[in-house]
Amino acid sequence: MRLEDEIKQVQFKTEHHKLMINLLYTTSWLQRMQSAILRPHDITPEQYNILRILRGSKGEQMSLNDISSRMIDRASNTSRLIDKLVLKKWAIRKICPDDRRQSEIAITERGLEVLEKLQKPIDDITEQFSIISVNDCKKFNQALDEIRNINNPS
Amino acid sequence: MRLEDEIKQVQFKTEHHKLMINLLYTTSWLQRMQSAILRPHDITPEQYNILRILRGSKGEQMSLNDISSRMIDRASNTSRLIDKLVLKKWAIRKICPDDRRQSEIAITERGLEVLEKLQKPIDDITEQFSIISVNDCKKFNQALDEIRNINNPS
DNA sequence: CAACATTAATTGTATCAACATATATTTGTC
DNA sequence: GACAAATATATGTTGATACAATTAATGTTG
Repeated sequence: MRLEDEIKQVQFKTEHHKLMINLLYTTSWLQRMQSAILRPHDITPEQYNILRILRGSKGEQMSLNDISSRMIDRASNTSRLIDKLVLKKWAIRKICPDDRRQSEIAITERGLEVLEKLQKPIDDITEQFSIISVNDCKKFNQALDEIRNINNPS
Repeated sequence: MRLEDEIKQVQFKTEHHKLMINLLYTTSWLQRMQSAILRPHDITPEQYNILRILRGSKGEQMSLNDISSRMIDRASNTSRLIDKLVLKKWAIRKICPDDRRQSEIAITERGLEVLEKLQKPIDDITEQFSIISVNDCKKFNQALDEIRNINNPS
């Protein structure tokens, strides 16, 4: 459905304005899709994101800082998110011997299994994007990268 | 900065996958921008969104349901958001005489003033989108509308 | 018209997040 | 090496959010 119909807006001032609202709206929709898939598995989108980051490190230990800097939503409380993962035995955390301020966090076998199980349904969401041509995709990606560039807030 | 650098991802599986992550990431960034502008005025993005919806109704009373269906983030607790607006005297709520289950909500003079004051800084954010050509904007909007179409979750 | 279903909005509760602050450790400098 | 600055993480607190359950009013139907 057109955004205009979804939020019952007669029309937008400009295409640019519509695009901004469309980003907010579509992403909110996307997050709901994700949440709905993840919820039965007792994992939130951000926890899932962290698990993928941990898997991406290929066995390398990661500090909390390493993880934060890779997260999609800028993380204000990564610490407590990791707590949750550790509690569910999907990750382990130990103090780094070289620098005892840091912690070393790694994904567990069970964590990997959870990711494995979720791969397919999550990939299905990405599938929805395949209606866009690769060329347009590139264009959009570049546009988004540029928009964020202009002036980054604190 | 390229998304790859921002979240320190070496590369994405596909452009489509990158686009999905880019939407989530850029929108999160956009929301932070908005929040930062609105916070000093003691208003949250969703409250702002509701005020604009109320203004958009041009004096027509709106029910809580009317408002919900126009919101960007699907609203689970519009009721309490309206509470906040009423408390700040930016909106008034009264019971609809025709159907006493409904309430009639309208923006106040003071609410309009707040919107007026925020117009400029919020427009400045939209400005950032003007680096995209109108044509690409249209294409982009259409793509987003289509993505949401495929299958809407509950 | 009584009983049940539906609709509109509100409230309870538990979880989550943001922001500021605190704690612990390490680094740099005189 | 003592002391201040910087760094890494954790925690306290307050406010927001989701989901479910509730209340109140209206519709429907036998």
